[in-house]
Amino acid sequence: MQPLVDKKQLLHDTIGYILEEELIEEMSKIAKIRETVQDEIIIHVGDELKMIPIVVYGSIKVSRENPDGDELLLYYIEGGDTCAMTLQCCVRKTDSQIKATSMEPSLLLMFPSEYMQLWMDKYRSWREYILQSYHTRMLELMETIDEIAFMRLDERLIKYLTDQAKLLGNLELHHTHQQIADDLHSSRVVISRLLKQLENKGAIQIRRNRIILKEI
DNA sequence: ACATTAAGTGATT
DNA sequence: AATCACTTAATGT
Repeated sequence: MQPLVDKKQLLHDTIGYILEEELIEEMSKIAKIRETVQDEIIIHVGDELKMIPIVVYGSIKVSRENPDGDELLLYYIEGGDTCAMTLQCCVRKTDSQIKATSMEPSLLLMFPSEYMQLWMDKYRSWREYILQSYHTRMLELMETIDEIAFMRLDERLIKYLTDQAKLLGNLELHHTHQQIADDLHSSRVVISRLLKQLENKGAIQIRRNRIILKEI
């Protein structure tokens, strides 16, 4: 039994401002609901994507991953957004180049990938939505490239912490040093030392599995 | 009480 | 800034 969720209402609330009524109507009929728990991996590298996801609420992090398990966080996806990489995969029928992880309990609406093309032809608002999505993702990618190229690790760490806090709406982060090291593609020891410095400066407090920011 | 996992530290490159 | 090798601390069984 499908849970009592008004998909049409959800669509209205998340992307209703940009999509036309007719499309919302069509989408609400075929949408599948997917709920994720914290740290659930939604997409693995190499997965063949058969569904386009749109995030209703929660937050998803998208990272690059090589076969050795080395990682690098690329950008986040929040409510109302979709994943640009997914869109590409759906059209070209290629495997996923990225990994998507749920950062908190989240709700996604899933649409079979064949609708991607169909709606492209049929709805002007869908084209705009997709283009806009690509654009913001592109900007975010450039931002992270800047960070990697020009910022020192301690600055990146501070940005990472505040970004996470903002995204999760909580000054307390439940991350291990290892997880942070993975996201920033650094090593646990280095992160531990930098965090220690921040704690000495009074910017944060460190507990096991927990980092408490003083302010954003 | 013991095992496991997270975090801290000094030395080396 | 990364890695090694080890210690110490917190937590689960």
